Parts: sequence; structure tokens; C-alpha cells
Amino acid sequence: MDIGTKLRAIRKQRGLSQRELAARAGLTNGTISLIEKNKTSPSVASLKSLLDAIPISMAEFFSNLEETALSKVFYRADELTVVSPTGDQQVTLRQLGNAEAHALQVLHETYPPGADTGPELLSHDGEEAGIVVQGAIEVTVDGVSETLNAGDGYLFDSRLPHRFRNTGKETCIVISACTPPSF
Amino acid sequence: MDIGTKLRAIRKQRGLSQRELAARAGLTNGTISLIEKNKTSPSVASLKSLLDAIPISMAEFFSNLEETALSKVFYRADELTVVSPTGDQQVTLRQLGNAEAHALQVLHETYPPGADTGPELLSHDGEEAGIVVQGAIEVTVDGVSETLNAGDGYLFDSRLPHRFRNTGKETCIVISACTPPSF
DNA sequence: TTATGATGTTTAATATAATTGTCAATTCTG
DNA sequence: CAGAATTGACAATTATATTAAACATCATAA
Repeated sequence: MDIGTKLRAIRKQRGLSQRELAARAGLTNGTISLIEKNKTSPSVASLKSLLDAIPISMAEFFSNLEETALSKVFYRADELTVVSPTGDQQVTLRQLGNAEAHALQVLHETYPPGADTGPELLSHDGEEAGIVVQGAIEVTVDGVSETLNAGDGYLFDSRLPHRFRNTGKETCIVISACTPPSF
Repeated sequence: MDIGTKLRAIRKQRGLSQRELAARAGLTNGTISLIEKNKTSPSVASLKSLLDAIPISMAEFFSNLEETALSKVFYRADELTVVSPTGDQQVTLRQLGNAEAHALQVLHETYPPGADTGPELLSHDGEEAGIVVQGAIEVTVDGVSETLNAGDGYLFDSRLPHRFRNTGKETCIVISACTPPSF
């Protein structure tokens, strides 16, 4: 398996010393030395601690996957790209970055009074969640409706049919997130 | 981590007894019992032997750690559970639902003036994104800092070291999302 | 019932992982 | 350069994973 050299490679790459990594992981430098020289096979608990401290996931560690190219991190308010899933909506959806390159899609949603995503099935894989920031909105998920006010939130499996309607008089703003991106 | 129940689930699914798996892996049934009941954390060498005998790869084993149990959909503002990743922060993190059961973690974050997540690496797998709802906050990702105001957002790979600091005089509120949940 | 076989659990003994303390080699700093 | 700090490695001790064997439970059959 040779997890030793792999661990060492990753640690060096991040510019960490054995002692520093040990401190973060709650282990000792000696242990890391032994592991890296394959003189011992760490418990998965220990390895998990080390990988958490680097940080890198177990799955990633064991699946030789390489670095993901990263791009833009910060987005000014006017840089959120407007997306319109259904075309003619009054609903304004403003998206953070381009969803296709990411596992996470975050939207700034504006619902003027009367806005309605319509009854059509907005179903897709993954999960969907959000928190109301301003105003109120009626959310219907799998036939169940609730009116959420500022501070309230929702979280559901995206495969359930869902609908958003602003039945109030004030414009409603919701920050939502999907994974994976639905459009 | 609970690799115990995961291992047991896979073993049962393949119709293997502890003894039979033990024989194939060159271990003992007692060891498997202890591992499955999380009474011990096996060495990666032992776990590798077990997974080879099933057979299933390490990467596969650790990438399937997610369960799906969905229930609650709507959350009132006072139902958001306060989580404190670092313990003594002034930062208030209020979470939608319980992250462990979901692929998506959404937080309502409150940063009073001076609040700081600290320089330690808040790193984990997946992606992380958010939009500032009120106030302003200085976000540092991989050494690069920007001050984001209401309406601005961020989106980055969670493995990059990151830090949030409210350097202004107004309390800052951010709605953020991670996938998968980081704590 | 009693026996037989297969299952998962527990316990004392043993093997091994992890810590502690220390060392030489290296890299900073003045 | 000297001195201090940092690095990775090693031996001895401590902690823990693993073993081997016994135990309990649930079947099914004689």
C-alpha cells in the first residue's frame, strides 16, 4: 500500500512539518515519522485525524485523485449571474459563479409579491435548502405547504416536487443552495 | 466515523459471516466483532485486508459513508440549531437541520464586530459558498483577502485554508452552504 | 428433549501502534 | 561564525489493537 510515502508527499506539498501536523492531529511527531517510513500501520482513527488536519478526505487519499483546479473565489454583488430556469418568471435568480464547474450552487432569489415558480415539477437529484432573509414565502414540498418568514429555512430532497410562491405584499429574498447544481 | 456499522452493512450485504470474512482476510472473527461494534479502530493494514476480502476498495469504502434519511422539511427561525465548531467564538452559527443526515449544510452565520474564526485551518472536503446579507466581512481564502459587502458572495474549495473576520463596526450576517457538511 | 452447527460477543494474553524523551543534522538569526 | 530553533529519526515505555479461546444465542435435526 505504501501510505507512508503518500502521506509524506501530501504533507510536504502543504508545507507542514511532522510536528506541526502532529499538533493539529492530536498525535506526535514520532508517530508520523514511523507511519511515513512504513514502520507501522496506523489505525484508521489515527489516519483520519491526520487527514482531517491536512486536510484531505479518506476517499480522496485512497483514490489518488489530484488537485482540482480552482478559479474565482470572490464575487461582487453585481457579478452574480442572473439565471432564469423557467424563462418568463418574475422570480429573479442570481447565481454565485458558474454552477457547472462546482458541486455547490448558491442562489440569491428575489420573489416580488405574487411571484410563483409554478406547479410544474422542479425535480432533480440532490438536496436543496435555503433561508429566508427578507419578507415571507409559501413553500410547498411534496404537497405540504408552509409560509416561511425571515430567518426560517427549508431543507429537502430535490426529487420531491416543490414550489415557491410569494403570497404576501413584500418582496421576498431567499438565499438557497443546491447540491449538485440543478441547472 | 462509524466504520463499524459501515463494514457490517457491507459484509451482511455480501452474505458473509464474521468468521468467513476473517478467514479470507487473515484475521479473526473476534477482531471483526470488535471493529463492527466500534470498540476498536483497526489499523489501515487490517482494514485493507478486510476490504480486499470482501472485495471493495478503500476509496469506495470511504466514499460511500453517506446515509440518506430525510424527514423534516421546514424549519422555523428558532429551530435552527446553534453549532459551535471552534467552541469559544463570538461567531454564531445556526444550522438548518442536522447536517449528518444530509449532503447539504446551510448555515445562518452572525459575526459581531471583531468576530474572527481565527487563523487556524478551517479546512475540510467539498465546496463552501455564501452570500453576505448584512454588514461586511473580510474573507481570506488561501492567503487572498477580500472584504465582501451585502449582496457579495464567495465560493471555494473547502480544502483551501480560509478565515472570516468582521473588521467593521456593524454585525455581519452571512448565509452559507457547504457540501458535504463539515461538522 | 438433546445434540449439532453456525452465528456474534466477550475476556485474558500477546503483538503492535503510539508516546515520551533524546539525538544528530539541518536551517534560521544575530 | 556561534547559538538557537527546527527538523526527522530512534530506543524505551505506555497504550491499544489483535489473538485465541471460551461463552451465549439461535437455529435445525435426531
